[in-house]
Amino acid sequence: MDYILSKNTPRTGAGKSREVGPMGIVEQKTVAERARQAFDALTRAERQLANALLDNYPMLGLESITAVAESAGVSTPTVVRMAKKLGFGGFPEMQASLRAELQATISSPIAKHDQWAASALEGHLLSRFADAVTENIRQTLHQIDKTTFDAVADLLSDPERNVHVVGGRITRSMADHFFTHMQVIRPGVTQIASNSNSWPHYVLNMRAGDVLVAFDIRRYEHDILRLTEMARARDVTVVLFTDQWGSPAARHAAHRFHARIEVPSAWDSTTVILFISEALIAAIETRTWETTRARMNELEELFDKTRLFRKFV
Amino acid sequence: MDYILSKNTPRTGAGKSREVGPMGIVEQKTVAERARQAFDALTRAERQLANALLDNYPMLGLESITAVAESAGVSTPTVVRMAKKLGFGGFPEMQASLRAELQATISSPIAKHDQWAASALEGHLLSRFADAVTENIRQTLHQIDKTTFDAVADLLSDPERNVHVVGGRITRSMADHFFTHMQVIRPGVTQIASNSNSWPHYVLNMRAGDVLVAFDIRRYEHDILRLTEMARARDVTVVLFTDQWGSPAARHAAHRFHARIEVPSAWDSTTVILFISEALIAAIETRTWETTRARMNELEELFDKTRLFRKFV
DNA sequence: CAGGACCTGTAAAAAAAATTTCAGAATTAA
DNA sequence: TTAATTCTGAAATTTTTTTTACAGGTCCTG
Repeated sequence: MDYILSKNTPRTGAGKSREVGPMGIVEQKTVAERARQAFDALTRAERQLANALLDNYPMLGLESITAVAESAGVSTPTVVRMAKKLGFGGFPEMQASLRAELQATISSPIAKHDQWAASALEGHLLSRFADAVTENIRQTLHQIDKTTFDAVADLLSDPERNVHVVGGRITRSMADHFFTHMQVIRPGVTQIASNSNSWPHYVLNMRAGDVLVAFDIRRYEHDILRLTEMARARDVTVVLFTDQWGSPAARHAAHRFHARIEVPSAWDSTTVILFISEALIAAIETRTWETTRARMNELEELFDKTRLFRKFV
Repeated sequence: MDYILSKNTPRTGAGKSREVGPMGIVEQKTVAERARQAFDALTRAERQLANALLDNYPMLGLESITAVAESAGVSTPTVVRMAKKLGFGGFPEMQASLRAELQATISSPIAKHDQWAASALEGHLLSRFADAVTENIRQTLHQIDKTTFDAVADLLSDPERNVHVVGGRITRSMADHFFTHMQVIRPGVTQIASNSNSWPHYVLNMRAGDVLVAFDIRRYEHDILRLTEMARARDVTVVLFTDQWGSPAARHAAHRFHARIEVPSAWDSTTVILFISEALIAAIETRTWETTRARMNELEELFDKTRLFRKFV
């Protein structure tokens, strides 16, 4: 940006809201902090508003009260009431506070780099983690081949092919998640139990043309390698979710997704794997929408009948 | 419905002013550019105003016309006249344009398209999904209270307290993932089976001071509500991972994490929940590092002995 | 130095924003 | 279930903002 930032700051943050804490120290709370803190004390409509405000923080709050109310889908009185609950005299006062915050934020170079670090999380593990994960997503996406993704989605949308899902010690949860959703989307989906002794039984049921979706990140598991090997021997197409280095099972896989998994932790992060998996589910669901919608409706009815899940909201 | 998307208007960049150039190409000019360009055509008072505006760009322009006029030492009609000279319909229109600019400037630079859209994925489901997830992470982080996060990490690091983990139909995988890691980190961790009939048995083993980590996103499950209710009645601290709207179980929870879960799919995304969960695991592991390292080493040896997992790499 | 063109601010009018009131709706408690 | 309480938005009201009209100014030109 080439605009000039003021050297002199005559236009001080008009009503920068302050509060005197227990120690007599002047505390400055951002509107976001106040909203978060008071969240529990807010009513339904006010929470809806708070969410909208935080969703598009802080820009939404800088519009007129009418625009804010409309965006959040609440009435203008609700906006006023919440502003007061957050400790402001009224909406304009809250807005002035937002402007002051933004002023402070925008002049700091941190803001340019990292939006979320500018909040109270500066340097906190959470924001470092967020940086790592976001960067992992970015890099993973750079490496993913669109063609592969689409091909896999097509493969898994084919009702003629049965789908088998398997995961390892850590990735079992990912396999489970994938299975749970696929099970709703289409018939013919099997989850392979985690006890590898029983795996040969599952192989017995694999037919040529079927698809085996396997999850395997370091440290790689020998049993998964064996399973994919057996599957390929039976002309089963293997789709593998693995890390950037690649499980040895990759040699048997027709399609592979390499996710970045490193984060500031003793463990690897499976967040990006879950991300791809969810995106894939979305892609498949689009392709089989007619069937899927029917199945979802049916599932709804079953839920209602069994009262297994009571409806809220 | 568990799998219904909600509307959520993505706050349009209000009146971003456009102009059609000589080539018929739509040009977007910032207010600052317009002001500088038109500077020569401005009158004395207007120049004074333009300078004030640029001196404190763009914040000054976001205040009321009265405040702007006063700050610049001119009258309000002058402000209106200049706004019109710069090609806007009036002052509010210019202000909307400023807001739109600012929005573009402060939006997380990493999150924005340029990064991965540059690859072959432009417009592809994957990149839209990535946008959504990154935005979800960003927004979730905005709402997370650092204190809560740290308090929960402390709680779960306390060896005196047993930890119980439970998830719902969809979130079971998240609970499973969390359990798998916690099991390595520390002793005294129980995974509550998914069959809710057996839950009373688990409650029987909960002692005052224990922690129950529950996962529940829409559509919220009644059994989870009941379980957390029972747990709280036994003086068990409930930690809840839920979505932005909040599971009804929230009322029994001492600590809550509200994750954003909306993505372009018929289902909600649990990626952000996994992200928080992993970050939490990392935080706990840091706090209990001495114990955890010992346990990890021991686990390694056990793996070697049982040859359950063959080493690669 | 008169006349005209153009600036500029005051003040009034118009429009919009913000607040308050209040009755119906929704929720909770009994 | 019913009663009590709380919440919520429509509408009216008040306040503020924004625009318009217009009456001096200023400054040039002849």
